[in-house]
Amino acid sequence: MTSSKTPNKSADESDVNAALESGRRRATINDIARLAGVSKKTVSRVINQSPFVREETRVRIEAVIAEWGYAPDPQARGLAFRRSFLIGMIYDNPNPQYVVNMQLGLLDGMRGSGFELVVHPCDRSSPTFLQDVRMFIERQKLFGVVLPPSVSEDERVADLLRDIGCEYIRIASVPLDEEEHMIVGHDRLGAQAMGEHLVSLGHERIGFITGLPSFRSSHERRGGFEDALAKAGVKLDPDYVVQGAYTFESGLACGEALLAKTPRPTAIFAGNDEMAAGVLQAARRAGLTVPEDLTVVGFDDFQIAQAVWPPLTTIHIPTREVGRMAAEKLIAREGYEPGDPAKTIPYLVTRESSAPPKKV
Amino acid sequence: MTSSKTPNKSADESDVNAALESGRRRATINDIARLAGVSKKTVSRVINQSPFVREETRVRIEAVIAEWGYAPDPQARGLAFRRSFLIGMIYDNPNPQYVVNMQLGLLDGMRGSGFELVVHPCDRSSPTFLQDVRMFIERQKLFGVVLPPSVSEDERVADLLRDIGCEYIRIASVPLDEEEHMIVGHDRLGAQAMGEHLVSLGHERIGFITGLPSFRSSHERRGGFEDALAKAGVKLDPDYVVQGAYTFESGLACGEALLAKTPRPTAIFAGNDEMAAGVLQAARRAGLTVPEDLTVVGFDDFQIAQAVWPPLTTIHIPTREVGRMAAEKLIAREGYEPGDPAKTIPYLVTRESSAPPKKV
DNA sequence: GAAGCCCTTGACACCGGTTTCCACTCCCTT
DNA sequence: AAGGGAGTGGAAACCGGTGTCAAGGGCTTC
Repeated sequence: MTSSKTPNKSADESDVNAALESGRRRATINDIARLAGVSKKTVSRVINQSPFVREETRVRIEAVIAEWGYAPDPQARGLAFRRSFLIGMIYDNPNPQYVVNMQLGLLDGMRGSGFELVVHPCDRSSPTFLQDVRMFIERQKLFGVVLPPSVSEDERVADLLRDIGCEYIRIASVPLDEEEHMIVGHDRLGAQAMGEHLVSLGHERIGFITGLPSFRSSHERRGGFEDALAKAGVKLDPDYVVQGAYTFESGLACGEALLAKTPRPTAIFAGNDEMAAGVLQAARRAGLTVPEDLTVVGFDDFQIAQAVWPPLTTIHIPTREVGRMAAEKLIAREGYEPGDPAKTIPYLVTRESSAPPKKV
Repeated sequence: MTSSKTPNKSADESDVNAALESGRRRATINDIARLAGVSKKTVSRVINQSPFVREETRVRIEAVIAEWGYAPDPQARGLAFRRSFLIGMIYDNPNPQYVVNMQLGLLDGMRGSGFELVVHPCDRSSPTFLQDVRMFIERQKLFGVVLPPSVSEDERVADLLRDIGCEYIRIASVPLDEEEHMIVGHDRLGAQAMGEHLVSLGHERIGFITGLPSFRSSHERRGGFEDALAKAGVKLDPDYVVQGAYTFESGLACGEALLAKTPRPTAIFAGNDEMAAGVLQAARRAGLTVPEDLTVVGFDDFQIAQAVWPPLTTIHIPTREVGRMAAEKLIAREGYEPGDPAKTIPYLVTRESSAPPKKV
């Protein structure tokens, strides 16, 4: 009798209310249906914004929902939908600040949507990598996944996702997929801006430290830089381009290598801030003052760019904004408009580490 | 007919197999039961390691499970258990490296357990903070949550969790709760080690920059430091203790304040690495060389400690290890042993920023 | 005035597990 | 041989939602 399924507005309603109020049981769709005097299916329709509910009924049910603070159980809903309300972030980017900013951005985009973020760092070189990713997605029946670099650049992953029919957004420096699966970061434009900046300061003999070749951004950054120089009629001497690894240590080593060259470059553009910090240290060891003797610039505008001396001129990447747009795109929120692509474009931040070259 | 529930080893088995193999349908508990010729309840018993299954039956079922790569659906299981297989990390720690290391540690401890990590940054000063946390936990029916500082220090949160009966682990520098809910970080011991280090180098006039008073660790670090000095017969002059905010900028400001004092301190112990980096910059502006003119040390051993010049002597906190232990404790994994508390104790890392004071 | 259609609504099965309850073996007593 | 208790397995209900399909009411249409 207690679990009578027919709407019974008088009988055990007080009974149920008591159970709800006193016991700390949360309201279920059945409670709402009973309290509103409709079937659970109708409540379900309201929850899912079905248009086939009379306005009057909808208002009444919504009132009951609001009154009892009802929220549908994501597990039950997911079970019936054959899909969870979880978004996965699969990443192997080693930079904590990038990772955290991206997480914050994704959460920004998911706020109030009922989705939650499940983080999944990974190792692309592991032999079980693809299998792990597949298990992660299939077991949890993820609604979708976001792939920041460099996982985003792995076609095996994209193929897998298409294969198992999981929604995904790739965040990369260049388009790699159809538009609905991409957020493009335009590292190239950022590097161009930096090239223009250095040229405008009057530098002509510029050293460049590339990032890991396994990261697409490395090539984009170098390419954009070369573009800008070429446009200004300055040539990037291949001899002044060295291979870094996006780490502080590699920046130090590459910086030392570049500073050992004759003639010495008047400026060094490192592929990211950490390497630029390494170059600063190399400059210091070499007895050079930045920016008087040497201009050093980075890319990313992470915290380290402001924590070193002198603070680095760098390219700011709006990671959090990118993340927000990625999440919104993925869950295609109501009222979602494609978002302003301009907001994802990196831009120059001028600080104290760059200056015109010394007059000779 | 297709969904006959009686074990029917011959009839439509091939039928079902086909559906499983050809269609990309994953195996369910019903499939396993049919294939093994038992009821789903028995399979359930095997999954949940019930002792009331004959060895022979268990082996047979496990073979079928392995053969088909069956894994129970966390959503369905969660629905029946009234509890999800999600662990929440609720945090407001502003340091990306701490956050990422903690996440990695938690994931280490959860690996292979079937649990997943859901991240939930928060703002403790928000008026809806507690309500948000409650909604997050109740809606997702979280299995448990991990609370790093400073959320871990908020008694309102702990009360809430006890109230709604959610498992939790607090990670804090001092015990705040019963043992089963705590992982203690012993910041005090770390600060003591640093105090001993500075004293052993011969410093006696030492400046100290505290962290935010709202962080328990700030007081622990200061307390541990004072303990060590006291034990060595050195007094910490309150005039040489200034209030920082755990940020680079505050370190810069506090460093300048300390360096303006007469007589100048011969060493400055900053409550974390970022502030120490700020002090380095203040020293540089004051024309001082580190460590010759001034010893500067930090706490945390984050990346920045190695990226500045000179690299910072600091206290390493095994955050990832702490996270791993927290997760293991939370899910009380099979074969879980309390873990070696010694592994969570911070220790001194000596780099180039500390040296004996200049002979006067 | 009956047929046809649209709009609303509800009954019922189902998603993939667990729990409750009961029946049926064994096996050992008496 | 009857009686019991532990060990083992199954049927059915349940967790809290959604999909399918059919039915009721009001309206138009011929």
